[in-house]
Amino acid sequence: MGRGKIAIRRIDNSTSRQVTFSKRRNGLLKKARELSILCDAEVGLMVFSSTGKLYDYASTSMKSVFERYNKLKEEHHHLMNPVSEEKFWQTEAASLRQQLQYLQECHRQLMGEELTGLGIKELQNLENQLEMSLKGVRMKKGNLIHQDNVELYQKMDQIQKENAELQKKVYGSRSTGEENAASNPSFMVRNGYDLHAPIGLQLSQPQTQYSESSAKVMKLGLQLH
Amino acid sequence: MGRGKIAIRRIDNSTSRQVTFSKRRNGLLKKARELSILCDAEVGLMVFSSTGKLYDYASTSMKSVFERYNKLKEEHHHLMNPVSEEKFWQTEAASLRQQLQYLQECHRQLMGEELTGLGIKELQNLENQLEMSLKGVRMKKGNLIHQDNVELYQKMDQIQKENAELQKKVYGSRSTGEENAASNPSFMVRNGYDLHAPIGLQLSQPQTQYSESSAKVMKLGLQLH
DNA sequence: ATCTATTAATAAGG
DNA sequence: TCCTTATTAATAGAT
Repeated sequence: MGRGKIAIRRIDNSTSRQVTFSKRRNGLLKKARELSILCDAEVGLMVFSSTGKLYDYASTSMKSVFERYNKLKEEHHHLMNPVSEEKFWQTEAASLRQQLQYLQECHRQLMGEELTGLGIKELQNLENQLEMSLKGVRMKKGNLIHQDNVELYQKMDQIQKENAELQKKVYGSRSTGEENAASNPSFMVRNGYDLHAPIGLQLSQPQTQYSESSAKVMKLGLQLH
Repeated sequence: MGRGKIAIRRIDNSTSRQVTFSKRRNGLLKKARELSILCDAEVGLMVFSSTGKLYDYASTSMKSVFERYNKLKEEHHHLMNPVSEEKFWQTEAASLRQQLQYLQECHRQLMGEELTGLGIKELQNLENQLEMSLKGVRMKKGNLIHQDNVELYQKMDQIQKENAELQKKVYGSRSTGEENAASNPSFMVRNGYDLHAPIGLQLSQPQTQYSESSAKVMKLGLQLH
């Protein structure tokens, strides 16, 4: 229900994820409100953004919804009891720590470290994944560089035009047409690069001379105590 | 959004109220689910029909949503309470959650996803790192395969020897020395492969035919909430 | 439940 | 965040 259809999975682009969150959150809250009014239902809705901000709606009060929910689920002792609060956070922390450890192991493997313990099949999978990643990264880099080039050439075009006009103004009729080229050799740069022709990018090929020499640059700055 | 527009107020007719409840409830649950997936949000939804039946959805668990909600809503309350233990675990969990998010982002990048937002320099670093990783993985794989081969040959040697002795026992002096080779063609395999010579591994070259076809094999089984 | 005309939501792009 | 618009999704009313 928009300019295009989207698949229901995590939106990669953080900006559009945020925008979509904002829109859909409002839609959801509205529909929750409407349902409770139209159909005489008691509704409670809590939404936490990925940044931790809370958005909620309750047709009566969240407390009332909680209690009704707990009564049905017969878990209210465990949920609201302040004594078990600490326990909850302990297990929460433990769970998070476990996830972290697992992710760290994956991360190390993707960084080419800690390969001991992997079998040949796992190594092959890892290799395949790394190749895929590399392909994606190179594609992206190629697009970026090309985009940069296009913009640079456009800017150069513009500056060149401005300069030409200025030359006209400054030198007026006594310009011979040679001064321009002589005083601005950089204008000679464009040798056959056509801005508007389709460009066959070759950038998704391996560039060994780069990778060999600066392989240790990336650190990703991980500091997980 | 139907054959006609309806005002948002309690539907008088009990039958259509019920029907509408059923339709809109499903819609609401679906949208809650979609929001949590699309936008990486933690969502909890509880709906009680007018007859008291419960319908609920929680992206993580209702318990987790409850706890998080209560934490945010009762922050002031906690400032007054001497519950430093609980507070400790809360901040611990928050810190862990933050680290997890950061690591997840790194992980996605290493998997070649979520590349939007990276500059050329960052992409170059990522590419270099991936190439390093790849090199390490291929080296390791090569070593493993070689090691396997060595062990296989050793085992084969041993079996061959055993077999020879058995042959001697079974056939005694009437052995002609030809039966062995005839009944065990696998013993002919060793054609010039020297166990102790250094081996020039060719395994660090790209193997495109693999990566193209089985690139989605590696999942690493990440299931972070 | 199923159908479908209509309205509502929302994706993409300022 | 808010606006606009093209498109898809939800659903009201009927069967």
